[in-house]
Amino acid sequence: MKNGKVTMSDVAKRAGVDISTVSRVLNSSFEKHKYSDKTVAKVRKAVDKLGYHPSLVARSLRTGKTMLLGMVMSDIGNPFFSEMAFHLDGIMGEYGYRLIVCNTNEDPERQEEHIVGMLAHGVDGLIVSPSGKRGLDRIENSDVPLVVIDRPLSNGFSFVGLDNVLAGKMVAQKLKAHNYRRIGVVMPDSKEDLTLQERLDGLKTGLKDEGCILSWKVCIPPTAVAGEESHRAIVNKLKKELDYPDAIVGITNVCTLNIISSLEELDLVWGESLGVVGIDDFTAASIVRPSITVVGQPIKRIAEESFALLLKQIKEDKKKLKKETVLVEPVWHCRKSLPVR
Amino acid sequence: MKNGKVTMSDVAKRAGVDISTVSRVLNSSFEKHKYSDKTVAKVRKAVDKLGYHPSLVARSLRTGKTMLLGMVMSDIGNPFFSEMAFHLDGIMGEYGYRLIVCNTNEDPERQEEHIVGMLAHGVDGLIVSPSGKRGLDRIENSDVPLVVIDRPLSNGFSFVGLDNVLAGKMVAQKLKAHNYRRIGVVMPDSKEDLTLQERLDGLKTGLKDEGCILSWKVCIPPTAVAGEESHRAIVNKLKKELDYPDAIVGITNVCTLNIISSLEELDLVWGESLGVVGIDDFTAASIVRPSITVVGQPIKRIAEESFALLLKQIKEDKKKLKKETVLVEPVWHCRKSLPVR
DNA sequence: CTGAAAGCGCTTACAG
DNA sequence: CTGAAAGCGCTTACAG
Repeated sequence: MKNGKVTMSDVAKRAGVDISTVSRVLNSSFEKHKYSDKTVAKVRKAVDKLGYHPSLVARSLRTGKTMLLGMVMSDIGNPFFSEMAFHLDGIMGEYGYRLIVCNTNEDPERQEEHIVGMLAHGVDGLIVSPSGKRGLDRIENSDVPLVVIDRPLSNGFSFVGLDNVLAGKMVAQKLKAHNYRRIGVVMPDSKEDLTLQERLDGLKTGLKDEGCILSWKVCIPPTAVAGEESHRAIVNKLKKELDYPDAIVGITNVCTLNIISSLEELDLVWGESLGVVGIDDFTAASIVRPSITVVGQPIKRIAEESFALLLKQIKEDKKKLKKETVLVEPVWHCRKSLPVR
Repeated sequence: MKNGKVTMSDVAKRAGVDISTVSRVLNSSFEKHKYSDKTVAKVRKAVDKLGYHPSLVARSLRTGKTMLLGMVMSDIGNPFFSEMAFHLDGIMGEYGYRLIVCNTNEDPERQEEHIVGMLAHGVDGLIVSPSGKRGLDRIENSDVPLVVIDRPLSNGFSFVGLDNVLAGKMVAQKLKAHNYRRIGVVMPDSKEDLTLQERLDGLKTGLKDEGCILSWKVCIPPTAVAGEESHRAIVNKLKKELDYPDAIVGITNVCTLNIISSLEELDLVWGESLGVVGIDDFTAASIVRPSITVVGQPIKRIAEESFALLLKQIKEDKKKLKKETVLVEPVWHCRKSLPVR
């Protein structure tokens, strides 16, 4: 009780019972221990009077569980991840888990540091949106449950993320349904990210099935944010083409952002003669006029599935249960940039 | 060593030394303990071979310090806070601290829960952007160092945030310098948030000093996001006025967002005959065309100052050191919506 | 230069 | 129905 910290033995002393009694009353371990109402009351009163809160670090040391689940995010500034964290936090809370998050900012070294840190702090499980695979092996060795989100890694970790092929197909179908035929696409120039390739593949085969054509494609640097260079590339392409496509598809939200800023620079209005549609939602999509139609990720679903997978691993504790992959269906956010023509 | 967890005594055994030796070698406590090179080498080798990582929960229990600093944010989806977390994370890392963040989503009850949780987990300090004062008393009672950011609370906690009066003044000065005279303002209708009042006060006195006039003011609901009702209010005001003001000021980023969407609805183009300027930056501000000029918060500065204040409290450990308030200067993001006329 | 021992604050068999 | 004791994995006086 010195220096403000009330401990369990302070409570025991005050209640005139053994410390183990306090512990059991507080944890309602009543299977084998039916304490008298009087004892329970004494303990509760002492707890209240003293304002006792158990030390989770002591408890963790004893039980080996911290009830802490870690989320290692690649980009805390991306609304996808912050919304994800928000939902995870809510869901986990119901199961008595607390979420702690850290941000690698797409830096693999930082990712490893943070993973090591989370492990050292004894998290009971980890959800990571990877930037490369550095540090992931640490988790494997430690036997701490792991689920990877957003970007699948070639190693077979449990994974939940968007069905990217389907997203591409859905875009193709919508394009056809709204009578767009000649399609342009903007995509990041990255071999690493299979996600992107899948989206493109889905789009291509979808387009073919629908009898549409991919009239051009421009690649932009795979940096996270909209940049001058990307901008240039698109503007140049647009200037060079004699006739514009019916619609332009952004493979990622950054691509779509670049598309609209390029169009603005050229004083082209989208949503009338020129359709725009993107994969992945973003804040500005609904703010910009005309607002942008996109297929997005069902973030809450992803959060739920991730937690479910993690919880299963925690409960089964045998690492023997095989890794699962959950692909979730994209959802349409139909706005103004792709009207029926 | 059973079940994958390598402990310090495993290392000691393998190195053939006492566990205390391992501890001291690892922590380089060499003031009084000059171990022989041979011993040090033995220990390090054992550590490597075994892949030992110290248990921070055990260490915390022993030392009473977790080296964990908590950030309780009111809105993880707000880029201001996520950027803040990003910078904090970086700065703290250099001092051996790890940041854990949680999100109250502007829910006071959740705020209290999260504060209790962070405290139970033994964080060494807390940075909170409050939604009301619920739970803050818990921190005070616990003697854990605290610094409040963003919104000052009437209780005298250490605080770092924007100099809001100055922000208002800076806007007034810029308006004058760019030859705008008749000014409209949009502001949230909230008595609670003194921040807002300060901004308005700064603007008003600034405007007076500069010989400009506040020609009208519209209040919108104090909800966090842009909404239909706010939109209506502004549109109606605009329709009713015979002649528009020279420029409209958004007191918060949400206000500014509402201003531009209202203007869009009325097919009014800002940045030409009608200036727009806001307090507080936001993502769309640079995406929308014409882009929006704002005075924003120097987020990194705020992160640095917050950490400095926290660290001081941690080091001095005497709660006797008085609460400090740090007000940081706003910074201009000059874009296209407020050209010189 | 190195070790033996106590203790941080809990939980949980084991006993009665 | 209740208690005494061991132990989770560390650090740190204390001793030598």
